[in-house]
Amino acid sequence: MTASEQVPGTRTPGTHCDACSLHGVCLTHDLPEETQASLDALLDQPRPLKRGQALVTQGEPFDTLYLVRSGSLKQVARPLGHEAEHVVGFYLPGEAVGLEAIGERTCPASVVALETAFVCALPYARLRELCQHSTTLNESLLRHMSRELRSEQRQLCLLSGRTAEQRLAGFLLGLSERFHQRGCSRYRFQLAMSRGDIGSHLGLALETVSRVLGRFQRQGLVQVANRELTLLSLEGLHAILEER
Amino acid sequence: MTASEQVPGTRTPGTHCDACSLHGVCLTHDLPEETQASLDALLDQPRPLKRGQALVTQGEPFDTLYLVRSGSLKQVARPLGHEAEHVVGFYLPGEAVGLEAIGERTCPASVVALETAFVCALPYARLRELCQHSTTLNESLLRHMSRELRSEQRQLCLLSGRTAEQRLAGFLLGLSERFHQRGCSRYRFQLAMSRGDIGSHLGLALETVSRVLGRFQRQGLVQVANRELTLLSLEGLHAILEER
DNA sequence: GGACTAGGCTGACTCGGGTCAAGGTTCGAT
DNA sequence: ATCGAACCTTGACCCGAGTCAGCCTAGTCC
Repeated sequence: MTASEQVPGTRTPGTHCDACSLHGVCLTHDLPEETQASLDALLDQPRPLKRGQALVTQGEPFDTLYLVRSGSLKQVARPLGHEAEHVVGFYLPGEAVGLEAIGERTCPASVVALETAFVCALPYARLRELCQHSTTLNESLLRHMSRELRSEQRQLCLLSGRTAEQRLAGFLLGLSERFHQRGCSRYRFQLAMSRGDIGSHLGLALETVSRVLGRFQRQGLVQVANRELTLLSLEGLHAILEER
Repeated sequence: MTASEQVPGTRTPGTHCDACSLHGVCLTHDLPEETQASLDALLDQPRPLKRGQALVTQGEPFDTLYLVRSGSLKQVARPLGHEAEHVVGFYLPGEAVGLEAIGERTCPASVVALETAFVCALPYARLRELCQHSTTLNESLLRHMSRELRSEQRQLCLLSGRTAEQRLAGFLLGLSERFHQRGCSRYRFQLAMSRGDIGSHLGLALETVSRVLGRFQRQGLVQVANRELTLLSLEGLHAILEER
């Protein structure tokens, strides 16, 4: 996919938050005009990333958050003393990269672009200053983190004691919901990540991901053509998720 | 165990933060004296909970955070349309309950005492007010959330594609570290949770937990007597965790 | 003290999903 | 158009861990 077709937020670099189509989901949403403007001044030109390019690297010191403007990225951790990588999660437009690094001031995982992407850099020290002057921004940041925490917990539930089919159904439904919140179709979207990425994220072998997707297709639940995915029956997927 | 033997923080109700032994790990750590005092005024008498008693119930509206003073609790989610419960995590003294509820203003999971416990209630609306006047408190809250986010991500890595032995080794080492941070022994502590709770948390059947603990014991890695656990070889457990 | 209950241990059996291996497809680079 | 690399699919095999069942132990309530 080209990001501009699939995903809102792709604008010529240099434009301002109030003109960004991600207004509804982004951290910068719903701020008083003045704060909005200060925040805007903080954000430079959205920075372009090519597919495979790292935005942050595991272990490096943390000093800036990023807001995804367009495209998508994956967070990849290499647990110490382990050569296998684990895909912790995926970032879509409007999501904030780096929240988990604030506490320790070093990045626990790398973040890599899955396709051409634009991100807005938000120096953390200056964000904090701004937060002092804007309760709303502060609150927005807390809410963002809280929601992320919650979604990680949901992910934990999904991994724990669920079958491959349930995990994949849950994953697809989650993606669908996230795309929907961003104004894209809930039924049809591109998978920017490989089968291997999905597998790693769900604790499955990539072969299993492939097989289960095939099974879902045969059951008429989805339609897959390469990375283009169409969900034919949300109810069917929900039923699988809640089975047993 | 009785909480007062194992875990610091158990004090007669009514005492103040600056006298609490959890000073080093709690949200209230490291604040300027004035903020400390205001926060202190917010916290009533620590509230007692009996084993099995719910502190918060899934679905109820969120309005207050809790700081664990002594004892331990578990967070239990019942994913919609699923009768099986999932233990999302455990809370030890100094940890904050409810951070994941801030964003949506409703509690995504129940929190239940594993043993007699005391918690300090912290009305969220008033905490926010305080945050407006104290950058340090604000920062502390953000850092707390960020760390929790990070630890959830670590948990995700632990669940994804790891064997039962690796999961349990990781779990025990994590607990050990947390107890250590709280001034307890890193080598010997009580498991306040049942085998079933551990299993649910790690995505394992309780029988598997039991078997693996037995195996660890036979290998001389740990010593288990009921719920009293002694770690005999941290290196051995680390080796298992990093295997492969 | 006795009985009831929750929690824990162990064995036997089964099966989901991992691993290995062998093609097939897509896409970008030359 | 051709080549190569990365990615995907499918099959065969096997093992780790779930399930079921039985029994044991500790703690609690009469």
